[in-house]
Amino acid sequence: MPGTVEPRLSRGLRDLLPDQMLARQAMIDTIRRVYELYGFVPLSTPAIEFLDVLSGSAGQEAQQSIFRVSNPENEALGLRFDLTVPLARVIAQYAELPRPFRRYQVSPVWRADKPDKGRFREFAQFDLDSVGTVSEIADTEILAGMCDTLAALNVGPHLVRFSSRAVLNLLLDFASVPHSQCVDVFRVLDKLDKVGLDKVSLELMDGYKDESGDTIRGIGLTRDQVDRIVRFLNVKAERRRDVVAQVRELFANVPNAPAQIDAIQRISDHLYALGYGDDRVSLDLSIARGLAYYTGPVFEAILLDAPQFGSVFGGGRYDSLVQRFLGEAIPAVGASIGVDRLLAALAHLGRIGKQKATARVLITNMDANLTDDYLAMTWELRRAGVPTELYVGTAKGPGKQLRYADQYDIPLAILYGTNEKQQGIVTIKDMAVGREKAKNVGDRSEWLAARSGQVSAPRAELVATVKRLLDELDRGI
RNA sequence: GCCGGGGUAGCUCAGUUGGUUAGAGCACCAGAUUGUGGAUCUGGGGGUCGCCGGUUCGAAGCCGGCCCCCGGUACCA
Repeated sequence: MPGTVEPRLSRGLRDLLPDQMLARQAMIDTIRRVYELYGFVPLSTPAIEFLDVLSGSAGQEAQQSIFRVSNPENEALGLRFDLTVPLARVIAQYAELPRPFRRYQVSPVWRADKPDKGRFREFAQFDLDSVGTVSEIADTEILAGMCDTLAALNVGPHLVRFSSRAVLNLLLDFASVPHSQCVDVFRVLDKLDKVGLDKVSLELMDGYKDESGDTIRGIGLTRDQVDRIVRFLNVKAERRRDVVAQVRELFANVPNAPAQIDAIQRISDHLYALGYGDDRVSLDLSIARGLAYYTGPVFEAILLDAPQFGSVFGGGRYDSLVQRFLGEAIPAVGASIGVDRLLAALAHLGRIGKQKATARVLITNMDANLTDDYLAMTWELRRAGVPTELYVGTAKGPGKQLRYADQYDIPLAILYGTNEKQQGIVTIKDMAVGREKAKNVGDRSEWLAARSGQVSAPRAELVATVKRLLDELDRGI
């Protein structure tokens, strides 16, 4: 039809329909409860920041994935690509905030990257950070918070791992690699999970040609340097304390090694003491994380049944990010949960709730003369705290209206016509009973006559009866 | 960004040497059934055949360019 606009979205952007929003809100509520249990406080910052505020910490390539924004004043603006940089700005801008400042923030961020599985151009992150403390207790509680959050979300088998940029910097000394190459080396190490040790070794040296004929450029280390890196990568153990012992031995002759290794050992010991054993948090020193600004411990979590979605929860210590704004270094540590990536992974695994409606009761509208009764019943239930929808569509009979309740998975429907009114009762229908019964009924009249799952209650006892039935449904009776 | 595959109804797809008015299943809407959801039957709405240009009497199908999607790869602060 000419003159109409095609409804569509730019790539990487999505609508979240009600069933998706309900699952998402449930997830966010759960995460918030854990973060608040830990005593973190909420923060909100604008989606739009000055470009120099955003891009200072990132490399040149990074700027390409920033969405630019225009305003009437023609200022250089962009959409935030994470929540950490705005946090650093807030810390620098509000000197009066008591420190440590321990905040959580759930907000959308934007990256103009190529969309991929579980990867969008607009997506929400849910961050928690402690700013203004060098204490390893802060690192410990971020890791513990990650464990508790994932457990509360019921995501299935998962693994929280941590490592240390400080220890990886020791590795550079151990392998005689100049620190100027740290970004390249860590970037390649970050692929270990994905491509394996052999390809990582090749890429650290002269590169290779992969199956598709693509050339992977190497970073030019020598065989001897790579051998030493591989010895480090082979430091592996089920138990964190064994990993610590092994790396201590390997780095026996590296200057400053004992202090850095002591630091990760203390975090590990705190976790042991709190009951976060080797089954919940592992120490995997090969984890580098892509971000350049990490300075100490780094963390990440993956879902064991959906590893292709990558890290769903990641973070680390970044002791110099605020320096850019303030001139003064303020230590900080935090982690970020990828709400949308995690939701995509859980949807893939069939682990998200299937709730479609908020209403638990639908009052059907069968007789225009009884409108006042329907209104009264609706508000009685609402005032009693029962989420209730009054059918406001045009369908006359109950058939279409019950179908509506069925489509939205509203568990109870109220039927009230002149029959009920004369008898002073209401009919309350349990939708699930009929749905179950329909599987074994072939004949329609039989199906209709069954009046499945219906009970009558005195009109005066509507609220009490509905509450009792919902309670029974919730308890699976 | 690079390599490969693809784009026809809301979804999954069929549609050959280029030839009437482009189809099916599912989904949706209505009726059979005006006080009862499912199944069944009948009917209905819905298409710029990804976009632009070219070849041709004639293009969903051929040619060129572009866009987008999927898989792999690279990047991911």
